[in-house]
Amino acid sequence: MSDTPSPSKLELRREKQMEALLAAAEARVRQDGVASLKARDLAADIGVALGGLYNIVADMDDLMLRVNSRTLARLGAAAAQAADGLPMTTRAEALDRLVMVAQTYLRFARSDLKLWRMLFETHVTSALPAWANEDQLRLFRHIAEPLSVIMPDLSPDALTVRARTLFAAVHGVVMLGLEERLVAVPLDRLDSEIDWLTRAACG
Amino acid sequence: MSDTPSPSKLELRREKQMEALLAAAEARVRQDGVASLKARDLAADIGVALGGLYNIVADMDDLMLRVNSRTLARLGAAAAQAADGLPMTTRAEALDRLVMVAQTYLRFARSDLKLWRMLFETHVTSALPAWANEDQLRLFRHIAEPLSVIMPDLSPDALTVRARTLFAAVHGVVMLGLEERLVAVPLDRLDSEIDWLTRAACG
DNA sequence: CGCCAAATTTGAACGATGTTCAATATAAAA
DNA sequence: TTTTATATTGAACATCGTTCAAATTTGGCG
Repeated sequence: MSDTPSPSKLELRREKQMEALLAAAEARVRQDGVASLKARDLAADIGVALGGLYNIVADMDDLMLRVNSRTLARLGAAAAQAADGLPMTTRAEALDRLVMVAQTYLRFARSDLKLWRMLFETHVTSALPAWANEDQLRLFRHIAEPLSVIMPDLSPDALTVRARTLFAAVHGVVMLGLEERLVAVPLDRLDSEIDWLTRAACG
Repeated sequence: MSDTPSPSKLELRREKQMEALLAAAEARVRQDGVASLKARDLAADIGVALGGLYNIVADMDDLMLRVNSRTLARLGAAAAQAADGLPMTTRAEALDRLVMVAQTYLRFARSDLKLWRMLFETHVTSALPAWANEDQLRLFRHIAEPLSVIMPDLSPDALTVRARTLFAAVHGVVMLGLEERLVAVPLDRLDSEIDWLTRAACG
């Protein structure tokens, strides 16, 4: 019943090329950050001519969006795994679950630092494709669901806004903390500060 | 008793050139964002040859750092003015003051959006010059002082960390909110969400 | 297999961009 | 005025992303 009718030989090759390109791009970003993504390097990595890249992706922005989509998918999987199975009936349980998701966010950002940073350093000039938005929405369920138990009086609309506020707050702490600038939260205190922030905001 | 002995004719001109360059750069960033800073445009703006820019600043990174320093100075002035005169003896007063500083941060970011964004979009490849760090430290006093009244049991060290956490949290909400991506806090709710966050975290 | 048409791949070329530096112009000193 | 030091210039360079006419490969048909 699969409705992908004819994976023609060309389409198969295109998928291989796309996969190789995304893997090469990820490897380079992991190593040296988003600024190190050069068209010529990537073309050499996957064994096509320079112009051949533009048979696989529309341009570098398109490539970055696709890399970001993969990263978001991994982040979503990490959040899902962290929250999976944790009970959420009482307030305290929901709060624990929320803290767990926040800690998972920090852990993910630390372990995939440069790819995670890329999520926020790529600013799209044109409008985002639809699939890029769905990636983000999926993530927010891991926050909105526990939060609805913790703040049952909020309207659905207010709850959505509050979930975004909470995410943005934790995100800010992680982001500035991992920048390691002068005025950042020290790395070895990020865990406990995020724990405090989440509990203080929701308690 | 001023110990700047001889503002020689050359030095005066250099100051004029530097001022003109920074003003031109600010104007361009205000209009079109940091990505629109082009060496050739700026040289034309202030009426020097392309290579002449490098007699005024070391390179584009240097220029951006100096523009950021000016922005931070304006931000600091705005925070100082907002907090100035507000009492800070009781917990409630200190909290009000903290909320006021947070709102000021949001207001500043909105009105100087592209220059404010530039503060966090410019990555320094080399080490920051000393004067760039002092700008940041000054800002934190506006948070750490009220916070010491609100959380008197924290050690000085913990207080510093907590002030950074709080700033980062508010910063995250402002940043993601002003991005206007799909999952951001709506603009017209930013004020009240920041108010909630600050009071919830400190209450 | 042999051939042609269609599609794909190639890499040279183009326009931006930041930066350098020998040559020129300007200012200071003698 | 002549000489020396300094500042300014702008052509040249390296490095980007992107394009596109030409070369190559692929796929069907006799």
